[in-house]
Amino acid sequence: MKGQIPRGRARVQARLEEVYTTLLAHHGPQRWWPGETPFEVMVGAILTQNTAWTNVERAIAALKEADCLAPLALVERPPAELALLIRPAGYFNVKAARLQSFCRWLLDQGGIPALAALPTAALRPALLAVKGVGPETADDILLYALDRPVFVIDAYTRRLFSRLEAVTGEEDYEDLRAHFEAHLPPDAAIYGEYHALIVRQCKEHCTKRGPDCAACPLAPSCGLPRLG
DNA sequence: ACCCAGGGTCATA
DNA sequence: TATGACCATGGG
Repeated sequence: MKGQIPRGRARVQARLEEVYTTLLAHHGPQRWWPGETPFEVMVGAILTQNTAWTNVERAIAALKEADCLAPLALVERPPAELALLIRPAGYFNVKAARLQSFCRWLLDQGGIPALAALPTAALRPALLAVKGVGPETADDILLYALDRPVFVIDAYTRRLFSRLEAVTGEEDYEDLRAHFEAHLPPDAAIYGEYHALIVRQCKEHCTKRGPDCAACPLAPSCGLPRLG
């Protein structure tokens, strides 16, 4: 056992909570998701797919300006017009179709209040069945719009924890999600803060261009040699 | 000019 | 199951 990385359940739990505590202390509460209503959060989750949030903000502002930030208004707007409105968010033709397929599903379900009555175990597969809603988008919606204790996995999560040598980063999405959820208390408020902190941390330190470890709060416990 | 960004779908082997 | 092409804008 000498030299082995401890992989016991208690050790993993302690490690994940240590990282959370450290990030929270260093960056402060992030108060995600940016958005005034649950529906706006859902729209943002689709628009931010592989896209910088600043571009999403413009698209959402344009939707508001056009009185188009509502399920019915979105499905009734001609796809070409909708694409024009959300143009700054990129992939506008694809995302226009995705917003509309999602809103059709939402209306068919009976709106957000009806979703609130469904258990996560039923809701998640239903979301994943919507064209344009993949695992991360579904989990963004479940966590940040519907307050469900679902841990969101994204490229930042893989990058940070692989750098901490807690995961390889190549794991299947569901395997990673299960891993985090199995070692953290099922608390939506904590999951929401954690994911936001991971994003903040990666933007400031674990960048893709090159890690900036100079003032990284995790540097002392990071598995890799300090860079920068 | 190139790389990156809070992914997902579809075709192909 | 696992790659690759494709979608497209805006900032560094």
